[in-house]
Amino acid sequence: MQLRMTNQREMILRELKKSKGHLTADELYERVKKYMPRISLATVYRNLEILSDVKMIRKLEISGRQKRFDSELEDHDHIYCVECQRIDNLDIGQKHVELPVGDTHGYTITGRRLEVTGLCPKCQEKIKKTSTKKSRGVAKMGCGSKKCTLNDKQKEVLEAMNKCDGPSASKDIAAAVGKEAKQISCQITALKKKGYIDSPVRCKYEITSEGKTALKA
Amino acid sequence: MQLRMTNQREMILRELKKSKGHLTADELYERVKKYMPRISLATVYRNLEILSDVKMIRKLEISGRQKRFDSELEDHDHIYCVECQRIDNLDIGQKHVELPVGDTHGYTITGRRLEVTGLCPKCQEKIKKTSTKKSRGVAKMGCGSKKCTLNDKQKEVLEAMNKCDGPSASKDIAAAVGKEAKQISCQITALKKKGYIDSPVRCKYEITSEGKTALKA
DNA sequence: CAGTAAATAATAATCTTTCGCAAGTCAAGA
DNA sequence: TCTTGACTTGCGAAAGATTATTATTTACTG
Ligand SMILES: [Mn+2]
Ligand SMILES: [Mn+2]
Ligand SMILES: [Zn+2]
Ligand SMILES: [Zn+2]
Repeated sequence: MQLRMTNQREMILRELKKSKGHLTADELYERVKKYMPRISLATVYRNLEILSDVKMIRKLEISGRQKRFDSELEDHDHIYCVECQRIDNLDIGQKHVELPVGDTHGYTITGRRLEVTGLCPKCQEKIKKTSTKKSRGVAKMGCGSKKCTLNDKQKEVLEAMNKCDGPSASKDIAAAVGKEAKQISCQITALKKKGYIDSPVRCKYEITSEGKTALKA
Repeated sequence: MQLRMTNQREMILRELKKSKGHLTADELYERVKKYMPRISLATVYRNLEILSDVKMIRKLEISGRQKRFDSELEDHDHIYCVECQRIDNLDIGQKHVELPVGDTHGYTITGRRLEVTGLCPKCQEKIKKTSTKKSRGVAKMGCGSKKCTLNDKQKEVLEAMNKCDGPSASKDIAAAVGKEAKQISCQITALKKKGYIDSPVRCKYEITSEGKTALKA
């Protein structure tokens, strides 16, 4: 099988080299689209796969996140930010870390990969500023959490809470809305998860400033 | 936030420990389902995430494949088979490979991951036996390629070819089907890719035995 | 034992990646 | 020169893995 250097393939390769970074397929797609508006995302994926198979580029696969592609072919490792997904080259003292491998369970070794994780400078700053709420926050790859819309019930509850002053019990909120406490509990959980209400004391809830702005929208 | 030890969570933890392996969420799901038939896959995912957040288990994120979970908490690295996805513990001489990191681009380092890739003993055997066809074959994570169904057009073309004896030109096949040669060319390509037809001579095609059995099904 | 917050089941949604198809290109052979 | 077929592309759809939503249930705390 022989490869052809099509315009699309050439453009993809050029843009990847130009960027000097570690781009995802869709980042590259966005860039290439500026010059070739009709190119398809599948073409970008296809070519990145082919180009890395023939070792014209490198594919970086880090579990639980998007694949990234690297135009630098020399053997090098990477460091990535656990917060913002950014990836940088890692300059290690020696070029190749020697592995004093003991028991390999009978495997024939074909390669090795070293990944270092950390917090990038920007994210360190960010963490300093907002060191208030600490959730179990982890990098998610599924549904993007852009969706913070309120449904009707939630809006109703939030509006009721906005009228209360000071922290109120869920029982009181239920009464204000005119529904059963059990039905309200779900909404409270959802609202808290979205950051629109807060629980300063156990069993008491209060609307947050985020909640107030969300109501206006 | 406090954690509760629910039956589900306990069972998940127990099964993971029992296995001593490196299971994926759905492998674990299958095992737990034997005891709790009504448990949901999302519960398994949720608990594995939580349990690894509180460091009761370890999450293994290995390039380009499903996350796996490990009940062994001690710091250790892994070796995996590029062929069959199997993962084993890697026993390195020293417990911890020291990293002489030079330029870290301002990152605060939080961890490191060393992956060694190889061929497991079983796959070495397998490769020896079947060293015939070599494709660009790479590990895919997307659609499994179990689908080799024929569509109507392909079936029509294949049936026409079955009636011919000996290799025939695509022009003749097109005539037999009663369509334009250009329309047929695609089908021929697809059929050849699936192994249902073969081209013994340039520009001549012939149905294969696989193609004949596919027609009967 | 009651009240509350955390967890569950079921299902839908989301995101990334790949596949199938029909149509286009182009260089080499008839 | 004309054909042919391997290699490509764009499009749409599908698959695979993981997470979100929500009503309901359950485990803790006091
Ligand atoms: Mn790099
Ligand atoms: Mn292990
Ligand atoms: Zn960052
Ligand atoms: Zn193997």
